[in-house]
Amino acid sequence: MKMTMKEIAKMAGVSVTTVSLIINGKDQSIGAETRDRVLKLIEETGYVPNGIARSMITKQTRTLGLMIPDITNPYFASMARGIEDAARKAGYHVILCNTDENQEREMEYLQLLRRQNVDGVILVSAATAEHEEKQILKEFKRPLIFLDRRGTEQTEASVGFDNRKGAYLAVRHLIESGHEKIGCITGPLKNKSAQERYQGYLDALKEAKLDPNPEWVVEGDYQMAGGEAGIRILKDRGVTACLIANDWMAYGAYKACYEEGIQIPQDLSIIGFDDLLISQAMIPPLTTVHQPNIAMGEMAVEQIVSWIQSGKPPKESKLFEPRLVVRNSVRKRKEGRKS
Amino acid sequence: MKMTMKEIAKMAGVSVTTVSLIINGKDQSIGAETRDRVLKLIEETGYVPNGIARSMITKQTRTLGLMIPDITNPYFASMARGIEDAARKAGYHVILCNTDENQEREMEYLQLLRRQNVDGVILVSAATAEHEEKQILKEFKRPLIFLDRRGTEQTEASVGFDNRKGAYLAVRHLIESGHEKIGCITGPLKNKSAQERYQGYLDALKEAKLDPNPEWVVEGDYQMAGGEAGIRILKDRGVTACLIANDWMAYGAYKACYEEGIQIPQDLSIIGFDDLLISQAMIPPLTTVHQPNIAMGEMAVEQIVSWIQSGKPPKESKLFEPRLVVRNSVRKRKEGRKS
DNA sequence: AGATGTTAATAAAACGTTTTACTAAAACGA
DNA sequence: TCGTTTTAGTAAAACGTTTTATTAACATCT
Repeated sequence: MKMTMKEIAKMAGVSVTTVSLIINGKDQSIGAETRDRVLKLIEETGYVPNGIARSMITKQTRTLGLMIPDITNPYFASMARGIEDAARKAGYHVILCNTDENQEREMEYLQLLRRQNVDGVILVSAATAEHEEKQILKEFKRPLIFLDRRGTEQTEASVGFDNRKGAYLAVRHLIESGHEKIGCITGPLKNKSAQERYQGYLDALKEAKLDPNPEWVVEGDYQMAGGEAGIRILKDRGVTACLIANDWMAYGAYKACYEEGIQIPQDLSIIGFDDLLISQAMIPPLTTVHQPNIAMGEMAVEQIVSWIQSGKPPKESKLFEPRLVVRNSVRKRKEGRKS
Repeated sequence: MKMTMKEIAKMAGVSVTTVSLIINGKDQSIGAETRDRVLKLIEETGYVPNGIARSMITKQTRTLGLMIPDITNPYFASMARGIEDAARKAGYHVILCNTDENQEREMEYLQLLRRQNVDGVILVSAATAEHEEKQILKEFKRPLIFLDRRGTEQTEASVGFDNRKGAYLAVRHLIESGHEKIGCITGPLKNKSAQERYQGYLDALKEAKLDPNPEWVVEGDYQMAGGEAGIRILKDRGVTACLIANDWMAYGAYKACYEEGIQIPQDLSIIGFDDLLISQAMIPPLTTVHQPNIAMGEMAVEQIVSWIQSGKPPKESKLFEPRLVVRNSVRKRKEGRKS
């Protein structure tokens, strides 16, 4: 039988108020023996307070919504991990929502989360255009922060990553290693982070006075398949090195290279982006740009919790810095020029 | 201002009952014009019913708890994905709990999930011993099904995988490819699935009348680090092939091989277990045993939902069958004998 | 002895729904 | 026309807590 506070109260011969007070540690004015009696009863009966009923009156659920494209992608999984950990520590738990970048599903979920009265949501939504974001914010009247997304205005709460600089760093490394014919497999360019990374690629080229060659860039999809396809397109166009806009696609690229008999890095240098865990295990280990996803997830929680508790959105959005991780997928060419 | 049913009712000049009836589609006895008026009002005000209040009275939250060791591990991530998808389709949503195989955390989360009144939980808990499972089941008085876990009794609800057969298949493949000195990097042996996989390894050896050599087996941890360490231990012990008890460790093994200058499969054949997505992209592509994690997750949801809705636990636990996926990490030796 | 303060506890309202049982009015059948 | 059924709707209880205001009993101070 499911215990309720009323039952406990009756058994202990006290009022529900008393039980409630004890459970919530507002003991000051409760006699020691009464408290002990009630506590023992709770212990014995295995009573657990009904969070639903509590939420009803406290107006908070201690629940966070987490919307990401696909938990199966290690990139998002690591963010999710950082988020779940930080949330737990802050006394919150997390509802997981996979959106597949699907706008419609995103909206449905937002609505669900509203019905469920989550205290706030963390949204990783690479695909949404700026005006859609505004729309979301307007529609969803609770704390919501964008993760993996650069803030667009002062008012927008978000934690992001300096993608442009990251890509710049990567391509500069390629150039310093003596490459001049540098290709790029981008992310889906409707996506802001993909644009930024592409910009960084261009930045580095420009700095080195290398002419960008449109033949050398192909738009990918941030999936393994995109990397694979990209390599097959690029393979006969003479590039000696390639920036691949995320590690996940880079894995696809490795696969294509293997199948096409292209040796990394002897025949083709590859540099990735994200530094997923497995990148260390690839053969050869993938040189890539490190993005601290777990920390970013934690930061997102910090921001949303502060928003929830203070009632005020964080005044500034957070931007994380890239760091190049050099491993073995980039070949140093003899004629390398120093910058 | 947050809308409530009462407000809507007042605006429409009807009772809350009427509004409730309309929202829940129990319209039969509501006049068309009244309904339209109310519906319009709901639309205009952006009113969303309060799920908490509803749960209060319906006694169900349409929420599932999902407890897994670590979402960062693609093995669990794919299960989670299958689960979330199936749950959504069935009208449920999912609270994500990472346990890190930590017994204590597991218990805390179970308690939290009880407080939150989840309708059921799916538990992927490789580490728990059998009596602990019993304990959990007893303590947690709601529908709960074990995933990635073979049923131990008729009464236990679970969906699992035939690990033993899978490992057997893998090792038989090694033997058929001409290997006789076959090593094994197992999972953590306190863990049932690890034991089963190890047994399968032994089975195949026995069938081929090959003497098991304890020098050739090392206990791993199902993490990349374990695979790495395993290879370093095994490398000078003369094995020509190695079963690695999961792909995740196999990646670590690849890393170690690269660092030690061991060529796969020329110097050492490797066969994995799980068939994670990235295994296709490894160089060389990893031969492995396919485990249909997404389908298993879906099945788990099917079972729990049926339990929730019928009030009866599923009568039989489900066992999924292994399938060998041959790629390029196993070398065919000339002197190969056919079985 | 009366006023004041402190301690230990409680009754009742509130949260926002769903559901049950009920009713008033209109329509129908004979 | 009267009785019956159907239609359109409602009042009120219930769900399990938290919180506010209140009280009764007792101790302390002057």
